[in-house]
Amino acid sequence: MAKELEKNYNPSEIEERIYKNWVDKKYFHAEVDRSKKPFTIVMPPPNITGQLHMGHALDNTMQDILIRFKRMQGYNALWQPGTDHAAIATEVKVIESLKEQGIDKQDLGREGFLEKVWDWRREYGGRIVNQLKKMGSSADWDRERFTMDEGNNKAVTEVFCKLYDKGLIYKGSRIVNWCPVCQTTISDAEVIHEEQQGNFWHINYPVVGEEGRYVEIATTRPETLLGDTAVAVNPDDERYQDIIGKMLKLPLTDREIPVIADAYVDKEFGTGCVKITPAHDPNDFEVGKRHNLEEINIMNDDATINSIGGKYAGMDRYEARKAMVEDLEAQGLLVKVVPHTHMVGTHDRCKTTVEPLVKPQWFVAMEEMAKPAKQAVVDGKLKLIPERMDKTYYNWLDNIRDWCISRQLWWGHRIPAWYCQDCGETIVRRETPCECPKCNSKNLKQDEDTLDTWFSSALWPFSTLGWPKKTEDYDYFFPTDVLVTGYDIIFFWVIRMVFSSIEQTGKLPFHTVLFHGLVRDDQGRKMSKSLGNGIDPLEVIEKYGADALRFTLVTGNAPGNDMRFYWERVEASRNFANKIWNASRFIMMNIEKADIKDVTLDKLTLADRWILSKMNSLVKEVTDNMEKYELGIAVSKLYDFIWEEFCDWYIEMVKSRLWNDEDDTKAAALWTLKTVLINCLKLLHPYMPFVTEEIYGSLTDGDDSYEESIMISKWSEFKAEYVFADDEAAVDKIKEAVRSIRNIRSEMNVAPSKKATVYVVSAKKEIRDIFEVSKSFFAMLGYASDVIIQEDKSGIADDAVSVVIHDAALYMPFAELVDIEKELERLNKEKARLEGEIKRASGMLNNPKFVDKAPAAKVEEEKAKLKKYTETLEQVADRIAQLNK
RNA sequence: GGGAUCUUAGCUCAGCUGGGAGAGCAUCUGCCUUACAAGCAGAGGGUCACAGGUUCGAGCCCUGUAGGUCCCACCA
Repeated sequence: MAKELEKNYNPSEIEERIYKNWVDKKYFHAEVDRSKKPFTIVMPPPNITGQLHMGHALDNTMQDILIRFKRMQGYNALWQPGTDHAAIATEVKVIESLKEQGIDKQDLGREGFLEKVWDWRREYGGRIVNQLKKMGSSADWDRERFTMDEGNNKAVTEVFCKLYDKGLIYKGSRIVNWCPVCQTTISDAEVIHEEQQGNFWHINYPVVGEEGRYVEIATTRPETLLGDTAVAVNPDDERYQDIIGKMLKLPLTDREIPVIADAYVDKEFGTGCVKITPAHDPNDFEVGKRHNLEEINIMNDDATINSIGGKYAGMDRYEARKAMVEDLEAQGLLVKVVPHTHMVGTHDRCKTTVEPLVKPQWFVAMEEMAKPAKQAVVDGKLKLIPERMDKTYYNWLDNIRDWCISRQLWWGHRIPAWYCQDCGETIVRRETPCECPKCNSKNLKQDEDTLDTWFSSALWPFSTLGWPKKTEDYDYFFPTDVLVTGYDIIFFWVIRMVFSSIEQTGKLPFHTVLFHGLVRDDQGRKMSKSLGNGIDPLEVIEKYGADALRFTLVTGNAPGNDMRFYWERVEASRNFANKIWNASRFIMMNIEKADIKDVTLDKLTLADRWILSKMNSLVKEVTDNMEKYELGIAVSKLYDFIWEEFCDWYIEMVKSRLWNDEDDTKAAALWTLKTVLINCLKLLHPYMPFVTEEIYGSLTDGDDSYEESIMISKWSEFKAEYVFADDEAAVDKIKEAVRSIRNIRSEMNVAPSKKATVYVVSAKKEIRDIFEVSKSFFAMLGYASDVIIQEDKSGIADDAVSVVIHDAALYMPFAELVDIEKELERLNKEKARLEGEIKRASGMLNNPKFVDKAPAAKVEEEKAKLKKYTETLEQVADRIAQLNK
């Protein structure tokens, strides 16, 4: 006995109960099972500082759809979840909260501070996970991991040591991106280039020993002058041949610097003379290396000028700039100031202008590892969806630079390197060394730095499965299958996982990457805290339900494309959930009254076979689309089928049978309703898990032949015995007739309550037969009081309203309503339309090139159309002649 | 500077390998028809940015133009 459902679908009452049941029943949990094929997705670990936003919502919905789909298909589906320690974000967050309590990070010391961070993590780190659960995410929470748990720490140390031993990790003094606010280095990927309004300051550097002669340089950063160790010109620049090798007096200092020649300088740009500041500019650094120039660091870590700066020491970099420009002007060395917009590197987290500095840091050598990572995509072993991401991927790898992985933070994986305080030896070890292997000194000190967050994330697909241990999980679930993520972290994360996995495991971490875009606001702007235009997914869930949110996020958008978020769209999604809810309610209300156990396919009527056959094609199409990751296409097909074919047509078709207890096809109708509904629920379940589960539960309550939950039920499959092509065509004919009647009644403003006798006239017996067996529902849908089917139009009043469809004409005696003029006008319009079609089709068929070159099926198709239009036109012409009499 | 991408109905977007232009929302007209007014039935609305080309056939492929968006990049 099925349970009663409420009139409107109310998600909030249902979602929590259902989710809890899934968790209690351990449906999300996957264990190694060699009898089944695994299907694995690793969840991009959200930051522990994070709050659920639309990006997470989209990302997780797509993953959940895939994992539920595969699970139902019989795979041993594992969705591996976890969180990321988010080094900078978390450290900054905790520092701020400590500040509010009047506590300073430095005062706590490293150990004390880390304790506070762990406290914070224990308190807030699970928040995002709970929010993900509200989405309906079927991740295996029993396996939840953290990038800084014991296993991941082991993996990080292992990888660091292996790469170091291979020479792929090295420590070097190189120019790095320094964030003066966060007080740490950051990688190139973390630098965002932003257009800023600035100036070109043209400054004269006096030539030593040649009174009155100057070299004019142009710079966007005059304060770096303090670190200049040369001025460079192009070796082929005729203007400056004679001063190459001469010395210049560096303004505002008492230093002298040489003029050097380097091909890096562009003769055409600016004055053709470039000041070289090796310690504060990446290009100058390279030039400096080539010419053995001294690197003079002029800044402290907070971007104030250091003691080198003399009177400017202690000033902030911009303060110093202002002061120095004034001084240069006073000395008459400032030639001019030209406004100039240029790209400035900023830190992606705090937006501070990055300062290039020379610092001893740890790097990963990228050149070797980039090659196989690129090759994987070239060879098609790693598939990126959409395909256009390939170029972005190649471009990054082709121009890759070494990855700066050390961070001057405390929260993170501490670098497993120790320095001998006596002999200076560097020791990189998996375990803390007891003594220096070189001098046996016990006076060792560990490197203070930690690793870039992305260093551990790069190992996520295999570290979460037990690597470097050869665990059963790793052996069975790895490599994973699909990675779902936003295109915005292709460099940060995707590529790094790929090369790390190849290097460490010899395998690709996954075979497919499915990219999605950004969720924007209704005006196409990025959702951001500062704009305050973000929509909280939790609020959407509360108001419309998780299913509506999920449906909204995956409908009507293609992989990798950004989308706009509208409340109206959520509402439409909610309406769809309600539509299914009510269709189910209707079926359940009726199904209680009959026993459908004995229904077999031979008992079905034309309409039943029609919808069953349509559903069967839908199963195939939806499955195919989902296999190809075309989630949006699959779900829109489901939407159309459920709403239009099933609800608007089929349910309406069977009502007359359900309401007539004498009808011996009633059971067949109920069987079909239930069969189609259950199959639709299954296909829809990955998208709308809650409403489908709730209905499935009610519908199959007490029936042991069904699984106890839709999420562990078997995915619908295409069945050859459900194919009824002729019946599909037959019902389509009836639909065409119904639509014509409705159309004409609407045009003539005939009230729905005013029923009419409908005469169906067709010379073809098979057409008459179709209408004969469809009489009951055809009458209902076509507002007919009676349906009379006959071979010719004898006995039908001449002034009846008529409509012509292919192979049949329909007449309705609405004598008092018929306006012959209008009727003729309408028929002539139809005639013109048909003539146009005939012209088009015959035009194609008369074109020998078309007949010759187009595929045979296409030609046949056009021939059939031409025949149909010609026949219909004859009927229309007859009718016109009749009215003109 | 390099690359990607977009331009389709009033709005937001689909349109899979080229074979008679679609959806949702909005608009208009009828309906409280016993699952659903969060609904039903019907209607209007598009030279698929522009210009060429390939093809029997182009929204889809190629070239160019215009405008928008994004990514990458060390021109001081």
